[in-house]
Amino acid sequence: MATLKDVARLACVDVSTVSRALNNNSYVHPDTKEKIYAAAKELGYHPNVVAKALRQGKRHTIGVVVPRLHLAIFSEILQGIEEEARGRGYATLICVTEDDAKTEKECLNRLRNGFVDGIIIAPTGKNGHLIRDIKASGIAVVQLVRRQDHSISSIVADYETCGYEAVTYLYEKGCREIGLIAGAQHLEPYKGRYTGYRKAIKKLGLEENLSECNLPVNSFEYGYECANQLLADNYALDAIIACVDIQGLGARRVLKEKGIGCDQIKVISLTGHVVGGMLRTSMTSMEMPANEMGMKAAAMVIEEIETPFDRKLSPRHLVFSASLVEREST
Amino acid sequence: MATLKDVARLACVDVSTVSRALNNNSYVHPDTKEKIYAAAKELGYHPNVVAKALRQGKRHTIGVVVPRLHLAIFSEILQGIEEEARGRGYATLICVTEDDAKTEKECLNRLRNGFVDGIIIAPTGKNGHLIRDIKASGIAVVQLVRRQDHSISSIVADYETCGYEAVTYLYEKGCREIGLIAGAQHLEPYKGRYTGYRKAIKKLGLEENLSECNLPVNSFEYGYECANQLLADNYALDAIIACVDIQGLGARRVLKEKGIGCDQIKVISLTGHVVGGMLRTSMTSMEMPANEMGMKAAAMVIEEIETPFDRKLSPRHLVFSASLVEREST
DNA sequence: CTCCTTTATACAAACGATTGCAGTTAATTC
DNA sequence: GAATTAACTGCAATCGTTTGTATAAAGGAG
Repeated sequence: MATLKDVARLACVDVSTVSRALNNNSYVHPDTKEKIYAAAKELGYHPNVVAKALRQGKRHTIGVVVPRLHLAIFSEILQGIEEEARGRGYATLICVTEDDAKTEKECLNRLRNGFVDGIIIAPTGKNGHLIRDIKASGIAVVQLVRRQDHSISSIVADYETCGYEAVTYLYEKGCREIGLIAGAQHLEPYKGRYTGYRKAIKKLGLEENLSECNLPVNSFEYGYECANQLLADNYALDAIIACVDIQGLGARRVLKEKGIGCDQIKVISLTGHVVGGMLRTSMTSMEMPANEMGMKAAAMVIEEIETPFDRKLSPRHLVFSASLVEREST
Repeated sequence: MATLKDVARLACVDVSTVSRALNNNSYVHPDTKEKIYAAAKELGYHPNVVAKALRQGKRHTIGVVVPRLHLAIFSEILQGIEEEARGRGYATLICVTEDDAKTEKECLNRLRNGFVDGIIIAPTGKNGHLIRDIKASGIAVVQLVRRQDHSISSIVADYETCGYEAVTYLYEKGCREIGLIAGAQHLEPYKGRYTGYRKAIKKLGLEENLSECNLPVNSFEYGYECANQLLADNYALDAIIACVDIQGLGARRVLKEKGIGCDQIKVISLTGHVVGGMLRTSMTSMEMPANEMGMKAAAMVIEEIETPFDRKLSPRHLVFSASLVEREST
């Protein structure tokens, strides 16, 4: 790899002149510039971003910490983040936590060590202190999908309304015994959905039907198990609300096995996404604008990075609303 | 951010001693070590990886360049890559090209500038020269899913067998007029599938039924349009092979609209993935071990990175085989 | 006691860029 | 013609590490 020094030697000037010529930020004689460009081209010179980052204290890189990519909305969000970041000259580093607090901690600790200027995180909810610490150390942080800490900027969807509207919609469809596949009720984003569900149920004068189990929340099996529970607990059940698509699919598997159709029990998922609609089993769902949320998150974290220290921004909280997309399952 | 210097000052020793103490790689008196650890802890010292990377010429980072994440096998592959890389102490940088040659070029040029030690790429097929250039400049490169250049290591699935087996399977199911949603026949990985299809058709003494159109290959619409073509071209059509799931879904939409069931025309996709099975519309597909392929790719690129210059590895080519998973669409 | 090895520390030079400062011309102004 | 300014270039410090070399004290062997 050719360095500035090599170019300088070939062009018979000082490295500082080469730097100025290539960055176009100070007086350099046109002839000299010409010579330098030629030398750089001949050597196939490419600036070393690591050296640049060290000197300037800016790595132009953001880190993204998510629980998973596959089978989840995060792959779409990540694509939005990457697109926006790249457009603004930032690189995107990805870390997958599997919703494991220890892995998350490990990832965050590595990111803080000069890896990135900013972090976008969908927190597990168990490293709040560490995240605040990192934020305090001067690294911009934005929470995504899950808001753990109000002192840190966030981008989320309106889960409560999401849950509320799902119930209302089912009610209008004639359902009166509406079950929720709950679980992780103390944690965002599940908490909000649960609250919305309760409010709507109460308002409409219905009874709550809840279920949870010990399996991993974000799984097909969780949906399968909980749906079975709901059916066992209430013979009159006529609708099931799943927090995420994959649970909904587990629930539908149960219905299918028992030969129960959509006319008897409807299923709705609270986290689908627009483009995913055509790919997934045709399930009614509340969809959030994942790509847009990702882009916005990147824009927000970069804005915080580039804001000078003297006028620190106060945390901002952006809430996107999900929209109901009706499909065959209801 | 506290630096080595700060720690050194507090512990009243030289920075070099601090470095050696923290890296445990030379003689440091136990008492001194104690003092240094205490000082580092007090200051909340974290080593600056950028400085370390500059000095050591190793960034411990790999770059991943893929056409897309959402609605594609790449999200699962990426998760495999990240897991393996993290386990080996490497960070993962992600770039999404949207299968656009210009974007790919831009990404590669940024990655080469000292960003990463190695690159895993599913190439668009249009920047072969640049990729060889990068490889020649000392950055390890591994091709993934699509093999463009035999002089560079690769990890792919056996697409030809994939296509061959799909035809054979359908034949055994009684199908005699088997259509292929083709397109991009000159490019891997489509090329291999096409070849496999042809070989099987020939061997079985059947006729080829091909279709292609001008839409983006990797889309629902492409599948929709081509399926319509196939139906128009051959009234006796009894099976459709799609290269990827999303095309298959487009094809199934057509059949659904026309009221044609699986008993009349079967549909099979040549790129599904194991875990995806339960999430997707229940479509028979050839599935590749995406997660495993990702992990292997990461392992391979890291191995190339860590191999000393004097004994350069010759390119290795790993081929995974896909397995047929039967579902409702056939 | 001398010589050699082991242990322990500091000094200083890298890595590859950027950038403040100073110095040298050449052009402009009075 | 002297003073001022603008245009251009080089010197050297700096970012935060690692690491080769020098130095010094301590311990062991002969």
